[in-house]
Amino acid sequence: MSHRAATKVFQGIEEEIATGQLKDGEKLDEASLAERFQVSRTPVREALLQLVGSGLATQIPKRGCFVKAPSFRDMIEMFEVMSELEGLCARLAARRISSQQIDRLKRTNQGCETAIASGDSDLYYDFNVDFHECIYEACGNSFLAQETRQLRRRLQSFRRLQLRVRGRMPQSLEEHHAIIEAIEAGDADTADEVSRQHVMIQGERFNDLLSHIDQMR
Amino acid sequence: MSHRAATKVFQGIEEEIATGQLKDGEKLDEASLAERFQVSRTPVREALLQLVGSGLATQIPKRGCFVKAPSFRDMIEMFEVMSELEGLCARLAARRISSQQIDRLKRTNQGCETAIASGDSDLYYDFNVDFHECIYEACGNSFLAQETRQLRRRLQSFRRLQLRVRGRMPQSLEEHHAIIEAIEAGDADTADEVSRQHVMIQGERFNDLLSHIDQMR
DNA sequence: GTTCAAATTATCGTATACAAAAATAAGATG
DNA sequence: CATCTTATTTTTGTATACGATAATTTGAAC
Repeated sequence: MSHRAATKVFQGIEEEIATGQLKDGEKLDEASLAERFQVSRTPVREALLQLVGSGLATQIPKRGCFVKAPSFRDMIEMFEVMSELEGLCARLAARRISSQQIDRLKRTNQGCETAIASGDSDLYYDFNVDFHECIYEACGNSFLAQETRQLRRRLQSFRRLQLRVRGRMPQSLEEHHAIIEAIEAGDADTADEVSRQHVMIQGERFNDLLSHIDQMR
Repeated sequence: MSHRAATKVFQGIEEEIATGQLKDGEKLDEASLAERFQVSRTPVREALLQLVGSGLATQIPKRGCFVKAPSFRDMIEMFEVMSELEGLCARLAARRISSQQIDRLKRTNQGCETAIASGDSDLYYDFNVDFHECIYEACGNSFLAQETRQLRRRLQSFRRLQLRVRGRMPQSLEEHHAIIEAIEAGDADTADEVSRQHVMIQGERFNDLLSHIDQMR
């Protein structure tokens, strides 16, 4: 983690958008942000540029920056793409994974199991990230891996809530097993299909998700 | 197009990376870039941040920015993802396209035909972009559309060369017809498959492409 | 001659200053 | 009283200045 002022501002604003403190359409005033984060306008501007780059804000020339919090529709759209990317990762991993990578994948998923056993959803969350990271690395396409990681990160704060939904963790784990099985068997089609579902089931549970978001707003 | 100094620097560097003037690993020195583009370091730094954001440069803290020109492997990876996204666009478009959008798609492709008839590859290129833009808009997922557009833009300078490869334009047009047919018939699977091929055939012709790139370097 | 340490230099990251453009307010005219 | 014009103010975009940290060079000791 960087100690740069710019990254702190970026992550700070990102967090506030995710939690709903900063609402959609709200103006991101450079001066007041600089005041709030106790830095000058320079790092604030850098942070805003990065926000625009990652799609969390829009910039109108000579008018300023505005929060672009993802709408319900936006999130459905992102999940639709996410499931496709995740599916592609699994498909490619089924063809390209090494035996060491399979071992690591299994070990990571055992971490998920122990996390569930201890009822620690934060721990499960971390192992779950690792699990998918294993697949990204095994897909043999670092560009795809990076894109998928990025999108996952963008849906991250919402997914974290998602995993806490009752009964989701064991189900998620079952899906993991199916994914591992398909990848190990080199069954690309099944790996793709199951991974797609794994993401989309979360997408279909949007009502649960929305209630959480509404609470935050 | 913006008149900002920062965007001019960004596009300038982007172009120089695409053409190979700026080689992989080369240092992007803020001072000399500012000198070269006749601006101060501030807009140069903004441009570098955007370059890093779009993956064309890497930044090592307190060490500076370095060109990250896509390698042969990188481009294969990007094509692999591109074909998937393009396929998904077509798949969704087959389910969601409106009759007006179909008409526009056909008209645009007629533009492609006349461009070929007149042997104008630049004109064909523009109509080809429009053709795919029609599909992006018809897919009903603006996030997916944006991501696909972005990746297409990144492969753009290479694709432009690609289309000039002998015999590629008529073949590309044939594929367009197949795509239109599948989308109009609402045949999502075929639309997906054909679109995937449409991109991948270009990817498979990498030897032709590479010779062009080598000439530039 | 080699190696390690201190001083120097260069460059990055941030702060501040300034200029240009747009939004807002004020005033004049009908 | 409404509206258009003009002045003020705010804010963006760029330039410059400064401090901190890493790279480089110089010099001394072995």
